[in-house]
Amino acid sequence: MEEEEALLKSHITKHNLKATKERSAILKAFLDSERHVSAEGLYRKMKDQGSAIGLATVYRTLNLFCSSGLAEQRQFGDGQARYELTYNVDHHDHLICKQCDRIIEFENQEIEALQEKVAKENHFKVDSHRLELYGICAKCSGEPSTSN
Amino acid sequence: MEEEEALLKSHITKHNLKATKERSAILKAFLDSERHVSAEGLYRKMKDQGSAIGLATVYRTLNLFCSSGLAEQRQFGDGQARYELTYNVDHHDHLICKQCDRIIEFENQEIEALQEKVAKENHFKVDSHRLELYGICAKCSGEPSTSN
DNA sequence: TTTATTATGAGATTGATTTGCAATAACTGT
DNA sequence: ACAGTTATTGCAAATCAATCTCATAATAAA
Repeated sequence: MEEEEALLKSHITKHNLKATKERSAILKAFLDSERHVSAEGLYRKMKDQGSAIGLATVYRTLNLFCSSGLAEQRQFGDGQARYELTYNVDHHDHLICKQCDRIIEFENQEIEALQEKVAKENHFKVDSHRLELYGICAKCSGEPSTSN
Repeated sequence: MEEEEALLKSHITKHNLKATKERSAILKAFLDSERHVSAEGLYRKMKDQGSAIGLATVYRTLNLFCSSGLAEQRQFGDGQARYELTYNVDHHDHLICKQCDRIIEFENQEIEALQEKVAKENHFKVDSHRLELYGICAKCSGEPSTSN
């Protein structure tokens, strides 16, 4: 929380933006919500808690978080962007359950390395990537559940 | 072309749908266009060639292609769905140039295998996946061009 | 606090895709 | 080929997520 606040603040001052109560309220709510929140979802949550902040501001602020390096926007298949805290969080990819919408994160260095190799073979400079596996999670397929 | 027509026809009869001239015209145009066409793009192309088929029909028909297993819809970052022929086409992933929008396809069995392994570790049944690497292609970065 | 500037809320707007509906065209059985 | 049934089409209107507009409010700096 402290660190995230500091990062945002530094981005704000560096770009001659302004620190507002809305921004810190949204940051607080964002840090406090599930990973992979949608703008609408965050908006709803805050509204339910009595906030009067508008949806447009939530969108603007989540975009601000992305430009400041605090968060990243992700598109899973449903046409609604999700925002995920990425500051101080290791890179990871996602398993997405089509049945319960659960999102499971995983890291795999071997895959990352192979991606780099493919890129290199194509003389391609990778800035970012996305790897998502869609299917049915352990819980939904009735298997004895694992770590999740 | 023959095969694709047959597949579509079989899907159509199986589901009590109707074979129309619009559908075959769209199939023809689809097979004849760049891989990764958008609905709008296909519509424009056909219109330019004198077709009077409406955009809604193009959308409906591309969706039909997807349900019949002929094509798949893909979402790259730009908010516009692309449709790609996948019948009789080996699975592959994509390198997407942010500068020129070029889309380069690649296959990598090792990555596929590792994905399966990750899924297995999570007791997750994968139906489909997407792997996209975003960045700058060889041409755009001024490197001596390769295969593409 | 005065000034200059950015932020906000509400609602309008955009862009992609879908849908409702009346008119049209395809299959079925005859 | 014909009629009846049902799916399809084109158009315009409706959606849905996300962005923008603009007047008002709040922040930063002097």
